[in-house]
Amino acid sequence: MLPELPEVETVCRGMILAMEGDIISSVDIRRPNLRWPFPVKMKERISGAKVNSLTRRAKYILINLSSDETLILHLGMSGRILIDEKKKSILDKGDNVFGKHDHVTFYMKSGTTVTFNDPRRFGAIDLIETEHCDKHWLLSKLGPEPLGNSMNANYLFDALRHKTTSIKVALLDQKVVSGLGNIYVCEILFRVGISPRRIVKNLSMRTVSRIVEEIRNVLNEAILAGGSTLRDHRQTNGDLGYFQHNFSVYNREGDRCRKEKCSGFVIRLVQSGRSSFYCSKCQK
DNA sequence: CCATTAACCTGACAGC
DNA sequence: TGCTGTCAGGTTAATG
Repeated sequence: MLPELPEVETVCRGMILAMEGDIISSVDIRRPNLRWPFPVKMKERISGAKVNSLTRRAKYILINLSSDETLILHLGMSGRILIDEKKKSILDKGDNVFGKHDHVTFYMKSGTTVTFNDPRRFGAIDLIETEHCDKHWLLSKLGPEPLGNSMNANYLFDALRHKTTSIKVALLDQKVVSGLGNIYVCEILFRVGISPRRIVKNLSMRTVSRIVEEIRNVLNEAILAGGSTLRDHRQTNGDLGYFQHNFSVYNREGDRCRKEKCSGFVIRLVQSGRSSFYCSKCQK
């Protein structure tokens, strides 16, 4: 399970089933930090609180607690949420069921365990007064949600009109649009039929409209695919989510272009240290 | 302002 | 088998 927006959305839906309305009876914290140190007295501040609601902002998971604080989770590059009802009973017998990278476990009153697993530890956990959540340093500079109403052709055209960066880099910039990652930006540009190298200030309103349209299409399709694998919350495990079999260009360097009647091949180029995959024949 | 690079980490995989 | 090098879905900080 690797976290771009559709995957985070799917994880959120699983976590809602596992946590919303329930009480966090206890928390195990098995290391002092992920990307940054965990919030001070995290265990004490969370334990006993009820999960009032659970939402997503860009790639952040926001858990609103009855204590008027909100737990902010980010999965980084390799974070997963493992939800398991069986662990509790095994644990009661004294066996350790937790793996090397199971860093934090929330024990729900219902008996469900929710574990944050993250091998690379680029993930993050923070806790802030719900009232000030929008002003949190990780959230305050985020651009609009790509699936929200404020993300439209007029907004994006304005956001891009003075920039000299490439469209690939601009769409990955979380201040322009929040929540897009490397895979889906490659897929979006393939569908629009433009090169990842195109300089954004030269794009026509027509092209920007197409980009907005395909952002919506690609993300919605991926969320739908993820949702269909989410039969019940126990499915929020390592196999949930990623939809690689459907990629048109991502990770297909050297392979034939999948656009109808196109005889091109997928090539890879590096932009700002990230791989871009595209067809040089049908993406101009 | 913009663009690129390094950094944070571990694991998977290719090639020798 | 094991070593080495490369690469990875994200984001920030530093540098040019």
